[in-house]
Amino acid sequence: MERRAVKDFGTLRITEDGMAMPETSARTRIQEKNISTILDAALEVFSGAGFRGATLDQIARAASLSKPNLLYYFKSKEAIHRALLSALLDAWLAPLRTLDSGGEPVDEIVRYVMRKLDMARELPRESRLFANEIVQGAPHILDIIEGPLKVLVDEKASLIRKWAAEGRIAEVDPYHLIFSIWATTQHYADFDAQVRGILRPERDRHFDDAARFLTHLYRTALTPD
Amino acid sequence: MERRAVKDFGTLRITEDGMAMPETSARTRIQEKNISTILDAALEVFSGAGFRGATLDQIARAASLSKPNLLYYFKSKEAIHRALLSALLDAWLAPLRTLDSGGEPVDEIVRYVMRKLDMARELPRESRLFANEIVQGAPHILDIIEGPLKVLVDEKASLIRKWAAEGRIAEVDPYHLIFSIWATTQHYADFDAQVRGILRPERDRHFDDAARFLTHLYRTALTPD
DNA sequence: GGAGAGTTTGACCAATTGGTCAGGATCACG
DNA sequence: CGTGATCCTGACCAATTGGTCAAACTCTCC
Repeated sequence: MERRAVKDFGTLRITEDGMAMPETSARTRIQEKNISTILDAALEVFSGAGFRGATLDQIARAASLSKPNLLYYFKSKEAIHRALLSALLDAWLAPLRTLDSGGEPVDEIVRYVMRKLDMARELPRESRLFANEIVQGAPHILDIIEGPLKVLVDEKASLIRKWAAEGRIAEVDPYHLIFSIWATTQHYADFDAQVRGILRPERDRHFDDAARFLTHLYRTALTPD
Repeated sequence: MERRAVKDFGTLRITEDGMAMPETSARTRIQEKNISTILDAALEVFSGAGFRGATLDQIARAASLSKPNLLYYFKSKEAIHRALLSALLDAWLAPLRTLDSGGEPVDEIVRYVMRKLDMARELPRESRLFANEIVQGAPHILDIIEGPLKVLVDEKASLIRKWAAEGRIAEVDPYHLIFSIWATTQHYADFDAQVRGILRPERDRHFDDAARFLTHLYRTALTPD
């Protein structure tokens, strides 16, 4: 008779997977602010140290909140991580979704490469968050990879295959084409330390050279004949 | 008068950076065996969990040794990690070293791509060890990246630039060419979980398709005109 | 301005983790 | 076969870490 079913003191309704949810329909201004502050701090820390390497204290410090206060909004470290991943996954895959059957195929694919490269420059933390997760076997998002992500990639692979069959791009394996685009673009975010160590670029100067190189690489490889 | 300068009980001389070294010139058979057992176990664990994510207990279990026994051979977790990295770095960079001015440039580069792809298949743990390290900012090997690695890459970049100037390969930025080769090949080791989640290949079947794709990609992009 | 919902915190806890140490077991070799 | 060097272990420790909780503070809205 002592403890109730679940946490029901305080006000935040904590969903089964630990996500913070408002009791009533809408979030408080304070909730709004703190939750996004926490997620931003968590992105900073998780992307730089991986799930296991990150500590709640680091996240709390980065968010300028106390540790118990973090756990008022998210019921566990895992819940923060899960919330981050699912909040960012859609944005991360958006460019691939826009790959469309309208327009010149080679241009369309090169445009996709450029968008991915822009994201590596603008959102390196997001890239490294996923990189950390996947290098270590994707323990938290394997179901998404094998489910919705696979579906999306299968769909776009069909489109690319169709283009090739129509002779509008060269005959290439669509899956490995997509992998190579992910690899070459995200490399500039994920392996930033190495790239900068070797190039010693001023600011982000090297991204322009990368864009030129990748444009050449994919344009020559994809143009038919 | 109690404690001597450094650890001098036991027999192993521990070098300043914690590497296990034999007191006299040669290693015991037991040392030989245990040190390599430890390094192999450590490779398994570090590559799967990153430095911070790995624990001495996991490594000890993987090596079938007690934790204090690990620390008899290496003075700390960091020492094991450092020993691993430096033992593997040379092997990891060997393929790039063999890129030579003799032979047909395009073939030479494609051959390099194939060797790197083979390594991703044969030595995925080594690849992930470095991937983990670099994604997190390369805290333990930044000096190597900015030193010897940069020197090696600068040297090979000159060679590639010379080939381009002579019209024997297309005009491409040599640094970004090298980065793209690292990215596309190591992708199959580092992002193995994602690749397999999407392709669901039998065994390593997909590596053949990757080889075909990458050969096409680099051959068309590098062949002059 | 007061009552209840919502927010924050210091103190605390149990588990994990990297690392130590004294002593015992075992090996190599004269 | 004995003795010193080498190898191994159980017990232990201090620090870190994820997480709890009761109490206090603050905001909102009547």
